[in-house]
Formats: sequence, structure tokens, C-alpha cells
Amino acid sequence: MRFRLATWNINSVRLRLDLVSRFVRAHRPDMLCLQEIKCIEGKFPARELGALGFPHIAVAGQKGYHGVATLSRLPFTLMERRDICGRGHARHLSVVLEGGGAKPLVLHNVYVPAGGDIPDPALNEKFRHKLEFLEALASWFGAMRGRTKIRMIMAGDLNVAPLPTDVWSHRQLLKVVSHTPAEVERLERVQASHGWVDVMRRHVPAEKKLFTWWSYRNRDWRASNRGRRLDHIWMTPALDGAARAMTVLDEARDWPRTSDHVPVIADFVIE
DNA sequence: ATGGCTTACAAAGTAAGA
Repeated sequence: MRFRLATWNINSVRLRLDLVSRFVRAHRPDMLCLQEIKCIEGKFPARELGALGFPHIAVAGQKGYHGVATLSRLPFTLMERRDICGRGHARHLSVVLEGGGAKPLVLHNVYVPAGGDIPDPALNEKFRHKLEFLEALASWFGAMRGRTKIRMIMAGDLNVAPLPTDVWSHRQLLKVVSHTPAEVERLERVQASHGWVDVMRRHVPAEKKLFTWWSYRNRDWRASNRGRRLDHIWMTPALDGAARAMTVLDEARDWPRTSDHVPVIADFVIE
């Protein structure tokens, strides 16, 4: 089985239907994970997105905020919409692909809470939620750890830039939510909980800067390049070696009225 | 220097993103 997977925090799917269309026509992903769709399921533009070549669509929506959707050319069955941390947010959705005799493949689409401004769980409930969310992910995947043959991919906006080269200035961002030691440590625990492999860093060495998000407030995002790598694609060890290529589509940051995140694309060949 | 921007919404100013 070979397929192209993409993940994109779209920051309102209804406002950017034309950009999703542009992306899909140019890059032809077989599966597309969207985050921050910012609408309830009933307002999700399933007909328009289906017409782009995605007969299989799963949506976990919420009014005004958050929300994730997985679109696919390949058939899948919805596995779970998990309310991680029990706050009623739409931040996770998983599907199972049963492609052509191959062993099942689980695809998780995740949107980790941003965490607010103040990086102190005692003063900031949103930061507390973010840390709890990451801890809950680690416990959940840790509980599946014995199932070493399970084939899973996780894609989404994890809202943490773990490596020093995942931010424009490691020193200046140590106290900025997304790159604080508390978050990085929690994210590392999620990764270790199931031996998750960082697909993007399999293709770009850790010494090299790699970003997927640039603030709307930078007048010239490319010139200042104050980016962060907040979006990720991970795979379980059973899939290591299956990701043959990876692209961060930074040119999408220049598209008209685009998201502040850009798509991340990975090509898989699974025996 | 985090905020100069951008989004949704019981539509003018809030809350949220990160």
C-alpha cells in the first residue's frame, strides 16, 4: 500500500475551501488531516471537499473553536473521537484503513491545546489543560505499548516545538508557550510512550531549522523567519522506514488569506 | 518585544490562537 498523507491546521475550513482545493489539486494527498476547522459537523463543507476526491470523511466538530477532520481517497472506518481530558473539546479523531489485504493502519488526527500566554499551570488554566492533555496522551499510548505490531500514524498540530531547531531562537523562546521545558518534556513522554518515530526529523536532520507555523503578526514572515515547528507526523516503530519522503509546503504561507500554519506532506510505502 | 493579526460569533467587542 502506498499513499500520500498531509496534515494542515487550516484555521477555519469554511473560509479556506479554495485553498484546500488549491492544495489538493497541486499535491494530491490520499489522506488529509485538518485541524481548527472551527465549525460544528453540520456546517462542515463535506460535499465540496468530497468533490475534490475524498469519498471518505470523518469530522469531529465544535462551534467556533478547534475541531478536526480526516478526508480520504481510501476507504476507512471511524474508530474513535476521543475526548482527551474530558473537557468536551473536539481535538482528536482516529480512523482505521484496511487497504488491500495489508494489515490495518490506524490514523490519529490530533489538535493539542495551544496553552494560552502564561507558562505556569498554577496561574493559567489553559497551560494546565495543555500539560494534562499531553499527559493523557502519554498514558493512553503507554497502555497500548505491549502491542508492538500495531501500525499507527499520528498527524496534527501538537502545538509544541520540541527541538532547539524547531524554533527561530531557542534561547528567546524558552519561556514562551510552545517551547518551554515543561511542554517539551511532556511531549517527549508522549513520544516515548509508544516509541513514536518523528517522520519529519527522519528526513531533515536535527541540526537544521524546520518550521510549520509563522505568526500573522510578522509583516514579512519569510524575511524575519520567526517560525516554529508545531505540526507533526509521527509513526509507530512497526512503520519505521515506510515514510519515503516528507515536504513542508512553506510556499502555502504566501497564498492569499491563508492559515498561519502550512501543510506537512509525507509519502508512505507500506508492505 | 510578544504582539504589530486573524478568526467566530446571538455582530460589537470579546475570546482565542501561539
